[in-house]
Amino acid sequence: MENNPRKAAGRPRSEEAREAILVAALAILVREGYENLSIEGVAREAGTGKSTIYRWWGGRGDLAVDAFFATIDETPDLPETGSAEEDFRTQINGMARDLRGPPGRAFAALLMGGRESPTVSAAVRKRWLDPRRDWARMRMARAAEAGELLPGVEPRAALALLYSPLYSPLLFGNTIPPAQDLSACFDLAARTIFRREKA
Amino acid sequence: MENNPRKAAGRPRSEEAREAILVAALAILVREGYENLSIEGVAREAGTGKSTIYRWWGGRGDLAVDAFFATIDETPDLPETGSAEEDFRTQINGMARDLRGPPGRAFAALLMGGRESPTVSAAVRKRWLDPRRDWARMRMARAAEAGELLPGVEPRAALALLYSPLYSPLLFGNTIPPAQDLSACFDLAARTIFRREKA
DNA sequence: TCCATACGAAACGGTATCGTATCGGGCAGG
DNA sequence: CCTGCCCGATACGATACCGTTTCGTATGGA
Repeated sequence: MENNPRKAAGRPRSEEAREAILVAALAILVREGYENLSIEGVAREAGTGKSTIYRWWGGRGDLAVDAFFATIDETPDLPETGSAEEDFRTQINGMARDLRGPPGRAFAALLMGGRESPTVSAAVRKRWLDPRRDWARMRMARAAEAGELLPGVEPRAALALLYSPLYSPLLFGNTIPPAQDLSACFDLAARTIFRREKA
Repeated sequence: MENNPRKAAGRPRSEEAREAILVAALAILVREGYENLSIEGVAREAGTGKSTIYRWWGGRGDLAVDAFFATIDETPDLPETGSAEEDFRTQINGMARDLRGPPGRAFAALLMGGRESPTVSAAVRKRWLDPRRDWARMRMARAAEAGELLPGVEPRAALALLYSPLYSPLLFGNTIPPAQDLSACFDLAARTIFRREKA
């Protein structure tokens, strides 16, 4: 339904305008938060008309979601080595890399937006949370089967413990923790979750 | 400066109005988020005039902060038994109890508000985060001195690991995890942080 | 009883954004 | 060259709040 070539007649859509709009929306999202993201503001900053935005997007929710995911690799690397611990470490580090700095603030702004727009909330869930969470659950289940977990470790709790330190700083306006802090947390958590080969 | 008795002359402030305003503000905060908290809306729902709100509060930031903390014990119990692990467990469970359900959504809404109002952000930091974090750091430092920590545990990382699972669900619109899930996380984390006496 | 003050209600002008409509001009496919 | 769609610009009425002010009433201490 997108990019339908048979509909070609008349002036084609301006790629320049599309990009300018997404860039401006992302900048405002980072700079001023979801609350202050308005169609008029984006049009102003992008140097386009409002009509162009309304023609292609449904509203600021749509726009915010598109602007954020335009900067994100939608099919994240879900690694698959022999070691569950290594897989989780590289995946979490990858997420941290994606979200560190401005993208993290855009992400936080988007989550705030999700609090007033079910559409935004659903989009974030579907395009960010679900794929990563599904992978994590599956990977953790296979680790359990393979006997990679220490005895008495509940997969749910283990996942919460691994991922929470990554997300929680966003709540308080901070950005994603520096790699070294995150590593220290991960190591600490991993030590109580994964069985390790003797050195 | 507050509740100054020498200033008494004329009609006293209506306690009813004050409470109705705080209740309405909290309800709107929980129900519709910080974005949709407006002075006019609060006045409407509380059945008061706008002037009464503007007379006693500076704006919606002030009001939101007051409304939230009116439901919260400002001097939380910072326990002090012999065991650091037990102290952290009871403190975290206490925070979870305070924030579970509607108060948690109000808290999340307030954090969102902090993203656009430095005043709100500062108030949350000062009245919530700082006292608890200061206590936690001190308690952790003493635990380290007392040899209660396992070797190689960095206090910073340990604190992040203990507290993050409590906060992070708020980001995705959920509420504080149920006590049992939280307990599982805590136990898992504690196992890699605290030295335990042999059973 | 007096009077300072708080109360709710209402109205004020001002600002910001909404979503729609209209306009003249531009740009390709057919 | 022409037709259809896109472009930016601008204007529109509508809506929601803002923060202030005014008004008549209520209240309780001195």
